[in-house]
Amino acid sequence: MKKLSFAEENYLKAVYHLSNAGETDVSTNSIAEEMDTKAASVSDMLRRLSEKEMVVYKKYQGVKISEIGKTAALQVIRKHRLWEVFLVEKLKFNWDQVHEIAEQLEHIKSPLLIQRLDDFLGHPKFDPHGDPIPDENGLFKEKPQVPLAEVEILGDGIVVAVKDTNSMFLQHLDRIGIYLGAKTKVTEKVEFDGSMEILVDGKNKLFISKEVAENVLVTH
Amino acid sequence: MKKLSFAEENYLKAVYHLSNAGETDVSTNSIAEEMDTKAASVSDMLRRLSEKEMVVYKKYQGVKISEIGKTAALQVIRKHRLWEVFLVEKLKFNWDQVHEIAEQLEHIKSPLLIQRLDDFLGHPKFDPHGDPIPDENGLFKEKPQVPLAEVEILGDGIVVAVKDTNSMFLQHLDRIGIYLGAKTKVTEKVEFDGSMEILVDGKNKLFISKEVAENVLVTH
DNA sequence: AATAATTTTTAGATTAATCTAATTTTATTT
DNA sequence: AAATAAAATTAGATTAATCTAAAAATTATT
Repeated sequence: MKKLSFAEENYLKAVYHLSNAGETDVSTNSIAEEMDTKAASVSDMLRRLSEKEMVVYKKYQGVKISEIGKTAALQVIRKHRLWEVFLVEKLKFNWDQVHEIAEQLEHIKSPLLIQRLDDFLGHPKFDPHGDPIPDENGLFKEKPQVPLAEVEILGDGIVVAVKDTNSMFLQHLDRIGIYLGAKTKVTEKVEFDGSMEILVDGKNKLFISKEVAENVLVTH
Repeated sequence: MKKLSFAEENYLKAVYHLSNAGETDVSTNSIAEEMDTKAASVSDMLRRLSEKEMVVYKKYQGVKISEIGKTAALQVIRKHRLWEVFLVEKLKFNWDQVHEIAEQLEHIKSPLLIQRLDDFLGHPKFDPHGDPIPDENGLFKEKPQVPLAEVEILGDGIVVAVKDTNSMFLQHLDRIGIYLGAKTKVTEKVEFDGSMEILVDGKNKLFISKEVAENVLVTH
């Protein structure tokens, strides 16, 4: 199994994510959109990834990620998330600043480096956005997580992840006082627009929009 | 000043080093040898670096690094050496294992990351091989350093750097008990083959070859 | 100073990754 | 089911980085 280029790793990651961890097939256009590139470039890359047996590709039928492709993608994801933990825990970055830097660091090739980094960080199981970190074999456990929007009235929860990780959204959460680990109770739900009132840590009353409620994930 | 590619950064670094920090002109062949590539590739790259005003290039006359080229090279060197400190101090790597990994990490682009890493490491002034770390402005101080081979008999010193940083050499030093910071006294010099006897830390008597004596640098 | 040797550059190919425009295949809608 | 729309692929270019082989410039040596 030869080394993958940065571009190949990025495409594989996109296929992995868009396919729900390899469950469903993925269309060329959806990859192009995700990666902000053109469909023609995607077709080309899929042909190459297919030659390397990283994906199973039938023309005009979309792709599925292969087993070795899944393993490769999970290792990149593992690296990305470990570096994010490093940036937040050790270098004092805010959780909304780490994604771009981790996008670069995830391509560094050195199994020993990642093993040592993992040791140094104390084998974290989740990244700063609550996403699980695969182990060396690609195994990980998801916390059962539900969008706040789907929690019934008076339901309790703990914020474990966010669905959308773009910077603006994360900054908004910081501003209103929602963070990973915060305890939530849904005190009112407005049918009409999907907004709701919640109590954070038993003391801060917040009104949140449908958009926020759908992108904040809690255990229940 | 546009962003440089990995390849461009590597060439710039080579020019910087081969020119003694920009003092002398550098030939195409010497760059090709240093970078393990062909002279034709070097000519090509020098043309491109020249267009970006990173070097001053006159055909058939070799190159000189420009001021902005020097600044760019020093930033890459700064990153390389800070990452080496991180790998040794925090991730418990041995000094002979860090070069290759730092060759990758030095190309990560994020000024904030490097600032934070520098803070995290406590603003180190020297890397694990004793080489000075330039600051954000490219400024650094060399320790006055002399090869052991040039120390007069009975002369004292402290090991501050090594000239050759290849893995085999560093492992040899580990094996015989020479490390950065070790105190040395030259107890005997053999004219005939350049070998010498030294006392390390006042207690370990060592015979070292000319090759070792020329590549271990001490302050005196 | 002419010739030989060395160094450097250019010319022409190749590979990876990308693009636009054209074509082909599949899906949708009268 | 034929026509239209949408999606995906191919064809042909482009750019960066590399190579080999040939040509040109510089340096060294009779």
